[in-house]
Amino acid sequence: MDTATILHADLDAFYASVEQLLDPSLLGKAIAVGGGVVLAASYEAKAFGIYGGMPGRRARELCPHLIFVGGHFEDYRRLGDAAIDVLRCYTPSVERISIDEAFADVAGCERLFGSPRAIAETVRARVRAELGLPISIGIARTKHLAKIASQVAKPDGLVVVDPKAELAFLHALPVEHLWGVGPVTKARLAEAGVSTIGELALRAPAAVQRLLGRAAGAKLTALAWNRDPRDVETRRRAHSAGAQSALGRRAASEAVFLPVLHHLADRIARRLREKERPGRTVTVRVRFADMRAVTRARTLPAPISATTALAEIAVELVRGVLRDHPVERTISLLAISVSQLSEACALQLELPFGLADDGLLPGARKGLARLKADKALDAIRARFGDGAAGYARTATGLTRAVPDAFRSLAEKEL
DNA sequence: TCTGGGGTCCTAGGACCC
DNA sequence: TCTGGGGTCCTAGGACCC
Repeated sequence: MDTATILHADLDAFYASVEQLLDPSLLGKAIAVGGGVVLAASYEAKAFGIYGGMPGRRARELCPHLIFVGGHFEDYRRLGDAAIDVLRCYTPSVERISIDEAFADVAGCERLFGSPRAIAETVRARVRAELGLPISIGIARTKHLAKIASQVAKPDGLVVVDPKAELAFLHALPVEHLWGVGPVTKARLAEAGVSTIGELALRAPAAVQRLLGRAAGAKLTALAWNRDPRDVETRRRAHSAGAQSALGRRAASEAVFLPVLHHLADRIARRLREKERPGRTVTVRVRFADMRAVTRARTLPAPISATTALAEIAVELVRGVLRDHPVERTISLLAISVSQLSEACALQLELPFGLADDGLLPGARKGLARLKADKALDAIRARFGDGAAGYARTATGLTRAVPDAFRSLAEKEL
């Protein structure tokens, strides 16, 4: 029998815990990070039904004494990194999932540091003592089960799943504990009379696949029997980079979407240039007032990372969406995403393919000139701050719901 | 009273090639 | 008159995760 060596470590109510650490008068109180929208809530606030993404107004209704705090974004990054670094003291096999969460495989570390349970206890004690933060850890033979165990361990706990008792542990839990079961799948399973993982495991795999689709069905059957083949991966790179902006309700006019698209394109293209990872496919998403969303994509013959080139393509795609939906006069969100990112390469030919591409050689020259201009701008902003320079259009007053500093916390490494 | 932002993966249909 | 089969790429939409 294998032993349980996979840890899943997850900082509890991370942003809210950091705020309570920085200002101890907030300890024990219902607090929310954010304002217009709740970005994170303390456990005391969660008890009132408050969760991330909830409109601030609604949160105030649910909990009149809720305290809103502005985010200390640099501290989130610093403390999140520090907590992961504690894990890395005990094994190099660490897979970071987000700012506040990571898997670690401690197989082969027993001689040096003790059993997986002992390592986890040490990590929890050190994160508490050195950083002042609560962190929950689950330990199991597979990533999936370790992740479930850490959720069960919360808040501020440790759960070890004995390899001999895996299915007893797993099958008693409701299906929504499975990775990949959200509201829709949960409802579909409920209609079929399945509400626990044990009930799911007993269904014929073919029936589950008919219900949920081939891949999702096969995956859930495997997970219900704790067949999770994934290893801890220390280096995962992003496959896409995007940005979006919720607009409330705005007219579907060029005056509205041109500056927004330029700002989004600028945010994305800067990241692509920074990591030398231009992308070939540009996808745009337009959400209308009724929350219905439409996407349009275009794949280019060569990858791009110039702000202007990306913005021009996004503008053409959005114009196409609005042409196809002439009845829609109000938009509530715009998004751009770039995928098919190339591996880092020294030389890129930036071709500004417009929808009507006119001539390769002049186009390539124009693209290179744009890339050079962008890189000069990047250098200025790196030295003097983001406000120092930028495209005039991106500078036009946009009040955004979520500060850029917070957005960057969610970015994956490219 | 409307519902943030950054990602991943899957499906289904069509185009195109061999 | 009828019309294979597999593989790959692309687009649009949807579910899900943190």
